[in-house]
Amino acid sequence: MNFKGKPQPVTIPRAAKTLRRTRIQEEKEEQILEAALDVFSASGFRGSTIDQIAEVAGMSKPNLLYYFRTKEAMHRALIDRVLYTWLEPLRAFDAEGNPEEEIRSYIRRKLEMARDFPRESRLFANEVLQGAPHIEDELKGPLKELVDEKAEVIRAWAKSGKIAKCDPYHLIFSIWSTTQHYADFDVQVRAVLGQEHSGEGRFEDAARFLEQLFIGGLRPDRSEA
Amino acid sequence: MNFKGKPQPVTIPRAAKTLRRTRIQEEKEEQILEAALDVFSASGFRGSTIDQIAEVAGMSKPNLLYYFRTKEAMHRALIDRVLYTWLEPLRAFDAEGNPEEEIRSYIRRKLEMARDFPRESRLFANEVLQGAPHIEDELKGPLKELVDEKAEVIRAWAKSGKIAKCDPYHLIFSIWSTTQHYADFDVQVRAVLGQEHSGEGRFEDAARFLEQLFIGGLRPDRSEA
DNA sequence: TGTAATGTTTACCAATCGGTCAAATTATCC
DNA sequence: GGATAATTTGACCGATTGGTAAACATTACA
Repeated sequence: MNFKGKPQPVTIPRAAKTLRRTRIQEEKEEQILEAALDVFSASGFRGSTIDQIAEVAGMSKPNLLYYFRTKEAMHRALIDRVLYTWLEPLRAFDAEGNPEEEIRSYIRRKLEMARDFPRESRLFANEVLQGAPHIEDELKGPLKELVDEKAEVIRAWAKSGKIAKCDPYHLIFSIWSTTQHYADFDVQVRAVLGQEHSGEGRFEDAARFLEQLFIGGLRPDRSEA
Repeated sequence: MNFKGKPQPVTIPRAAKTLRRTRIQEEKEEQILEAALDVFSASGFRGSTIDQIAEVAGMSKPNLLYYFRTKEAMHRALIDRVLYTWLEPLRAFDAEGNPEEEIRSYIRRKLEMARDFPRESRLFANEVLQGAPHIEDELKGPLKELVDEKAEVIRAWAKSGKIAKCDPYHLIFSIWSTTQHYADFDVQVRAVLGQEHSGEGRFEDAARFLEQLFIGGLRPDRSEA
């Protein structure tokens, strides 16, 4: 897996002797991964069953296992596919841009992803929460490299006084956690806000608050110059 | 369950005809809940098995089921016990105190809990992440009430100009998410920081950054007065 | 249109799941 | 010390788990 090049499908059905993927293969694999995302994101790997996924996908269990040999293979394929798009916002973080504007739009993009792709967020949350047994290598390798790279950008901004001096890693963690919170802890957020504030407006409220928090919190210290 | 009074053990072993709890009961229940916390926090409810818990607890499965009739009962007891202490920091939030100092110490306390009780944090994270099927009532009732109360305090501080005008609910969410992140996403944090920064010092770094972020981000707007 | 490759289903498997039962063991208390 | 209650265990249950075998159906292509 890599974080910089585009992901490519690698699944080869068990019975397929040809190398070319048929139309049916594409459709069914799509259908299965869609269902798997539903189930894995809601119950985690261990808590999910092939039968559940098969039911959601609307096909028989053996049929599903024709396309993905094992439960692990399905999970693996799903993670591979989602990981690339999930890091898109961080990758877009531009060293040449205006720091305040870059941070603002990073927050906004992450928040949009939490709103539009909550299952993807929960898939990762479940995985990491349970010790990341299937993606540890990706975290320690490519993810760390990407974060290291962007942390260096932030550090440079701080050094040149464009933003306040701060630990870039913990800044990134904070943006991750605050934004993904709205996907991962959705039930709690809804419960606390109550019905009256649980509409889609809450994402606008969240965006406004988070921008205020981060832009304000990172404003260059006035006591130095 | 209540969030304001102290929790009290209510488990009654299936075979116990007396009302008094014996020494053995106390010890074994303690032992079981300790093991259950290990397992549930690592795999979520659906992903955990009674056999796993029994093994960790060092006793036979039927013996464990003698003290807790069902898997649900164990989970319930665990949640009940942990929920009270988990909200202690928010409860300590003092309307009469100095706003900046209250927020600072709230962050610090939450961060300390993430460091000292990561399993408890993950237990809730797993539960909420998977739709909070067992604690929905607690979230919508007592938790919401507690948060509502503290949100009002924050709103008053903002109104009187002691801190910047902001949405108090999203402020609380942000503190929750940023601090608990270090428990719930521990593997990821370690992976990204690398071995060199994954020691206990990272909690000091995190505390410093978060205080800077929140105190700076909530500083009363200088353009008003 | 025939046929070989691809796709689907039914029936099934051993292992594990949550949980029960009755018998055996241990602690408690008079 | 003996009766009685509390605790522990091994054997077991039906349901569900991940996964297989092989027969059957469909598709693609010459």
